[in-house]
Amino acid sequence: MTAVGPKLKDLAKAAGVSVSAASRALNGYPDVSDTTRKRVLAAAQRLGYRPDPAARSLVTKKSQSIGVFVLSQAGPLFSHSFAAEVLDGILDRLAESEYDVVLFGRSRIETAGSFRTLCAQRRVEAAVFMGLRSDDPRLEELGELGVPVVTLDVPLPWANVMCVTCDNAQAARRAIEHLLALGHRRIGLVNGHEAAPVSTARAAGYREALLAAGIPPDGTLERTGDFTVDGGRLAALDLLRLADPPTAIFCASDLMALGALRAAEDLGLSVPGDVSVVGFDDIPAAVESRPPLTTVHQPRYAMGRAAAEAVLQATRGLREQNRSEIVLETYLVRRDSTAKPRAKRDEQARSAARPRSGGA
Amino acid sequence: MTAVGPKLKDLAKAAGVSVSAASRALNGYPDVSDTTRKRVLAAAQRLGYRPDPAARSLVTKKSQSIGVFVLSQAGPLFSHSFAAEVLDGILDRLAESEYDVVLFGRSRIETAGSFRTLCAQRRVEAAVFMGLRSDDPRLEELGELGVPVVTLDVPLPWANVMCVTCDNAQAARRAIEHLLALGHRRIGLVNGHEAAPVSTARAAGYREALLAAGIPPDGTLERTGDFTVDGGRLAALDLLRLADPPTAIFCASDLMALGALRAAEDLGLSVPGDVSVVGFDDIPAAVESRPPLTTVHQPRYAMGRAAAEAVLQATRGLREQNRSEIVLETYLVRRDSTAKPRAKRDEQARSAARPRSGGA
DNA sequence: CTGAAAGCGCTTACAG
DNA sequence: CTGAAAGCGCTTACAG
Repeated sequence: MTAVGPKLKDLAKAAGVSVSAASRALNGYPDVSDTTRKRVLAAAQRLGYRPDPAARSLVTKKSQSIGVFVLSQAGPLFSHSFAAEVLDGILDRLAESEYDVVLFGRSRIETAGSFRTLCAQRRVEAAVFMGLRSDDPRLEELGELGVPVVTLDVPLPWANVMCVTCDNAQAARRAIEHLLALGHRRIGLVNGHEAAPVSTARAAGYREALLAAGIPPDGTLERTGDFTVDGGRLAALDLLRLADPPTAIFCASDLMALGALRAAEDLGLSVPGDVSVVGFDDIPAAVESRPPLTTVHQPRYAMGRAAAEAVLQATRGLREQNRSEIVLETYLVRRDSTAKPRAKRDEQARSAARPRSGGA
Repeated sequence: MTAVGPKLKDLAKAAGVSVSAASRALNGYPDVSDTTRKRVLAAAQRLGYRPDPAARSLVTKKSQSIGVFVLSQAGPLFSHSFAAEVLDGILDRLAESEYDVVLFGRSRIETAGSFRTLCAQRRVEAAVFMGLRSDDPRLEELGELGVPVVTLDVPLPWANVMCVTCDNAQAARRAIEHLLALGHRRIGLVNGHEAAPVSTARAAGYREALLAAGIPPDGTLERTGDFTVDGGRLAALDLLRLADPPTAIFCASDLMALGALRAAEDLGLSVPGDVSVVGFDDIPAAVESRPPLTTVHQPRYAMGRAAAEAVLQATRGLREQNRSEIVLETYLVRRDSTAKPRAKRDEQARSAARPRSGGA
C-alpha cells in the first residue's frame, strides 16, 4: 500500500550480521552472543524496524491477535454497554503485550459459517466469547477450536476453555440480605432466561439467602424476564398484581430492574415507597433512573482484563494449574430504589409517635 | 496450531490444473477458460478450501480487514454506548463483504506509537476513526496513512479521508424550533467542547433558529459542558442561577442533558415544570431518566454502516465523485423533558378560566 | 554462536 | 488460455 519500512534483511545488513542471527536476536533466542544481540537491537531501534506480521504469521501460524466474538443476543443497543466495557479491559491488557483484537459480530459469524473458520482464517491465537448462550447449537465447536478460549459467564467442560465470571450466587445472596435487613420478608425474583448460567446462580443465591433467614422460597414469587427491559416490566407487573404482592423485587439485571420501575409506575406504585427494587450489573443507566437503582456492581472492565490475561497465559502454555474458572468480586451499590417496607415504616412511626401523642 | 485444511496446491491437484490457474480462477481473473474456472470452483467447494490470509496478505499487502480506532476521550463508560452502536453498523456492513475489523483502543495506540505503524503492521486496507478530536496532535497522520480513512464527525481536508456525520446545525435548529413552538423565548445552550466540530455546528444551528425567530442570540446564555454529565450539571447550574434564567436549555449531548436534569434537581426546580431540557444523541439512558429526555436522535447504527460502505468503496477505488462528507438525517424525539414555559401556561390558564369564573 | 538454505501458502509477471 | 518460476518477509532446522 505504502512504503513499509525496513525489512529484516536491511536490519541484518545494518547490524552486520546474517538474517537468521538477526531474527534470533529479535525473538530473544538464547543461542545468540551478547554483542550480536545488542547490535541487532540497537539497529532495530535506529531503523524503527517492525517485523511484518503477515510474513511471520505465515511461518509461525500465529498472529499476535486474538479473536473476540460478540454474540449479543438482545439486540445491539443496551447489551453492548456490558460488552463495551469488557472490551475496554481486554483491549487494555492486550495492548500491554502488543496483541490486537479482531472483532467478530453475529453477522460475520453467519457469513463465515463457523467459529472455526473465522479463527483459522485470521489465525487468532485464542478466542474470547461474550454473550454466549448455553443453548447455543455451536457450543461444541468451542472445544475443538484448536486454540485456547475464554468465555464470559459460561463455564464449559473442555480442557481448552476457561471462564471468567463473578460469584453470582454470593452477589444475589448479598442483595437479598440487604432487603432482609431492611425488613422485607416477601421478596420476588425476576430472573434472566435459562440459557444463561448466571441465571441459575442468581436464583440459587436468592433462595439460599431466604432460607438462611428462615423464609421458605416461594415459587409463586419467581418470574422470568429474559434480561430485557420489557421482559422485566411484564414479570414485575405480574408479581405486583398478586393478591399478596412482594414488598421487594430482586431483578437479575439492571435492564429488568428498569422494567420493574416502569411496572411500578404503570400501577401507580412508588419505589421504594410501595415496593423496593434491586438490580444487577450497575450499568450506566442505573444511575440515571429515578429512583437511581440499588444494584450489584459487576467489575466489567476487570473481567475484560482477566479474560485477556487468561488468554495470553494460555497461548504461552502457562495455564494456571487447571484453573478453569476465574471468579471476580462484586459488591452491592445502595442507591434509592430500596427502603424499609411500608408496614415496617408504619410500625416504627407508631412507636416513635407514642411517647409524644399516644399515636393513632 | 491445528489442521489447517487444504492448500492451493491441493485444490489445483484436485481440479487437475496448475496452481496459478487455480489462483486466477479463484480470484475471478478474466484470463481463465470457463471449464477451468468451473472445475476449480467446484473443487474449492468440495474441499472447503479457504485461502490463507497471511500468505495472501504477504504478497498483496492487503488483508481483508479494516482498522477501527476508538479514541474515546471521556472515559470508557458512557462514551462507548455511542461507539458500540456505530461499531455494530460497521461490523454488519463489513460482514457482507467478508471483511473483518481489527480494533485499536487508546492504549494500543500508545504502545504502537502511531496510527501509521498500527495500520502498516496489520495491513488494514482502510481505517475508521471514532472519538477523534480536532485538536489531536496526531491529526496530520491521517492524511499520510496510505490507506483510505473515514472519520466520524470530523471533516478533514485530505484527499484520502472522508467524514460520516449528521446535519448537526439542522438538528440543533429543529430542537430550538421545538422549544420556540412551545413558547420559549429565553433558551440556554450547554455546548460540547470546542475540539468537536459538532459543537460548532450545533451552536450555529441554535443561533440561527433564534435569529430566525427574531431573538438575538445572547452570549450570556451559552455555556460549555464538555460533553460530560458533570460538565452539563455545572453549566446548567450556572445558567439556572442567573438573575433572569432561561426557561429552556438545549444541551449538545444527552450526557450533558442528564447533568442538566440533576442541576434542576439540585435547585429544587421541576423539569419540565420550571425549565425544559432537550438533549442530543438519544442514548439508551435518555429513556430511563425521569423525565425521559426530549432529544435529537442520531442514527448511530446507520452511521456505522455508512462508514463501512464508504471505506469499502474507497478500497476499491470507487470513491463517489469527490464526496468527502456523508451526511445522515436526524430527527427530534419528543419525550417529557420539554413543555410550555410556566408563564405561557399561566397565561393560558387565565384565559381558559375567564369565561367561566372571571379568573384571577 | 553463526550463516546459508529451505519453506510457510499464496500471487503475479513471464513465456509459451 | 495455461503453467513454471520467482518472490512476498519472515522463521527454523541444519551444518559448521
